[in-house]
Amino acid sequence: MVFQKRSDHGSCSYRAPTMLHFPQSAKGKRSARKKCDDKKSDDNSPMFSLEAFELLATVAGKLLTEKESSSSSANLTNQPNLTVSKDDIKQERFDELKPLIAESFDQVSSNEKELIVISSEYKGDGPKTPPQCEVGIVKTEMDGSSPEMYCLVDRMDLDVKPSNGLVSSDSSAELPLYRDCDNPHSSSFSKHQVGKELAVNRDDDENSSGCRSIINSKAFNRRMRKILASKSRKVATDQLRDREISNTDVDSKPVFYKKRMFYTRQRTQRSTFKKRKLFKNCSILPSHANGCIKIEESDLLETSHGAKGATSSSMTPQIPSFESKDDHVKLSIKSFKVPELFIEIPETATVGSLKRTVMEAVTAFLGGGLSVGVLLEGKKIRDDNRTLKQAGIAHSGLNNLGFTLEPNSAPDPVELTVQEDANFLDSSDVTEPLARILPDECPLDNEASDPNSQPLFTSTPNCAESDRDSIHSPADYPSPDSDKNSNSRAIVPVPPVNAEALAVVPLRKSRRSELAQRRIRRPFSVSEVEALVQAVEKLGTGRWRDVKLRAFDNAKHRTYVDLKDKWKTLVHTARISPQRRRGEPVPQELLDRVLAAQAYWAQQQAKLQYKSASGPPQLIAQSLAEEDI
DNA sequence: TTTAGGG
DNA sequence: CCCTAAA
Repeated sequence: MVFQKRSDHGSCSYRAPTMLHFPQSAKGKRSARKKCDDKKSDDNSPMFSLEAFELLATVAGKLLTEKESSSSSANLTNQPNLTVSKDDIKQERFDELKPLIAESFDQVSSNEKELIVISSEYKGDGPKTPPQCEVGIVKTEMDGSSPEMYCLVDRMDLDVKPSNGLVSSDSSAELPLYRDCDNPHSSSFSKHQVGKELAVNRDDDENSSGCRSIINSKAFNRRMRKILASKSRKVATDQLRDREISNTDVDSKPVFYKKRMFYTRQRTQRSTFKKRKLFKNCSILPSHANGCIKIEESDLLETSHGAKGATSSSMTPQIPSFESKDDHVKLSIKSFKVPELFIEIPETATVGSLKRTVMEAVTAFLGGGLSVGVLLEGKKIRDDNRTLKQAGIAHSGLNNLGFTLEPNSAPDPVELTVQEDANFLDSSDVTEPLARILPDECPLDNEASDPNSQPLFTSTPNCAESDRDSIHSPADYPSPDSDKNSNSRAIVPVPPVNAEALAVVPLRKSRRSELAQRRIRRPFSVSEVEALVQAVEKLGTGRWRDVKLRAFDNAKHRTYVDLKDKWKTLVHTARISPQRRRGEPVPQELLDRVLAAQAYWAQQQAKLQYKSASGPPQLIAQSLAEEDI
């Protein structure tokens, strides 16, 4: 199954290979599906089996189950199981079943302003040939103006294992979400389109290019339940258990605990790159479809441009761009590509839990901070110091310009302010020379500073950045090791938990949202470092509040803790070899001063301790005076 | 709140 | 940067 998420800002794809497990059937192996632009070589083989369709119906049933159990806990019984059997399918043309299933989906989510989409591609030539099927959940706004919030795509690239309920898809069969490139309607869902889409569905079915149908009518719901007889006891059992648990507070508590663990793990994974590397390429597969969620973050660059092929070609954002008459480059970013998330979840988990899992994964991922990568003709532009012109963006590259969102694990935040000019790319060019030109006493962030209040700084106010970047940081960090970054993966094991229990975790805003949002990373500029060094030289290493007041009083985003931390890293940076340093290079001269100041104040502290421990108190001042030459 | 350190 | 024990 391929789960893909789209939003206005980006799109993720989620794969859940263990949800389905179909061995090879007599019909032969279905290879990975083709992409939409791959029409030439369309074969006419069925895209999925009847059993796969049964699974689809099961999903529909679970969706319905979830909705109903959450909305009417009192009505615990006689809920029809929306499971369609093989026989059912044989009886029914898919065209008839499709609206039924769609209706059930819609029934599930209509109250939540979600639009359920079932689309199909008839790649076979017979009406009974099960079409390739997509099941989509599209979350719409109230007014339906901004659809495509969610999309769950089910590539029924499946074979059959009738014996048990475990089914698995070919994990490699990852496919673009919207292959219906030639169907302009499909890119925008709204309730208004429902009828039309449905109406043209038949015709489009004959079109191998694929189509999308949106069914909104509720008239079939009752019939759906009738037809989709309760073949699968499993669903019924799950359903029953879901409800029981949902009414049992005791059972839900462990879930909360485990959820917390999930978040904890997320945070750990997010902030500890070393740990993440340990998990790299490591798959924690759920033992018998029970146990963990694996989230794989990979650079989409690799996915869409690398050797692995254009798995997400259809997701590539269109970036209408043009050159204006002046030397400014104007471009609008329609959407970002975001790294891929990889999720595994037990087959017994409910769709609801899957939704939450995905949401949590995305939330955690986004909360971890994202960087922006700039792609030009598929190649990543790593040199942030190049101008747009130098990079070739200003001219021919406009049509081939792309942006990606990447994990922020590596210190190469390429935060773009792609607005009206290219100054953001020059920020580092500006900052550094500026810092050198300015006198030592140059204070930072002092647009509103009063020189009198900062006796240390005697001249040249306003030398460097300030809070002007409260939103945008200067993109002045090269990305020396973004390769690591691009391959970074996060695996988030989750303690084994009953899927049923997981499913009844109350809908709740992500725990992350309750926690304070992590502040955005704002690398210290050279001039800031200089100011810090300056202040520490004067005040010492134990008076961070004073340092803050003196040198960063106008930089609201720099707390004294930040300054202390920065000093710590500066000392570390100064002690390691230049080759190991990352980020915007700090002038060696500054680093030397860091070491000198650090040594000096460490000595002072040692002497102070020595004096206070041994010498008479009244001698301290004297001895300090002696040393304070 | 500020320091000091580990995470 | 975050989190927090201590001061």
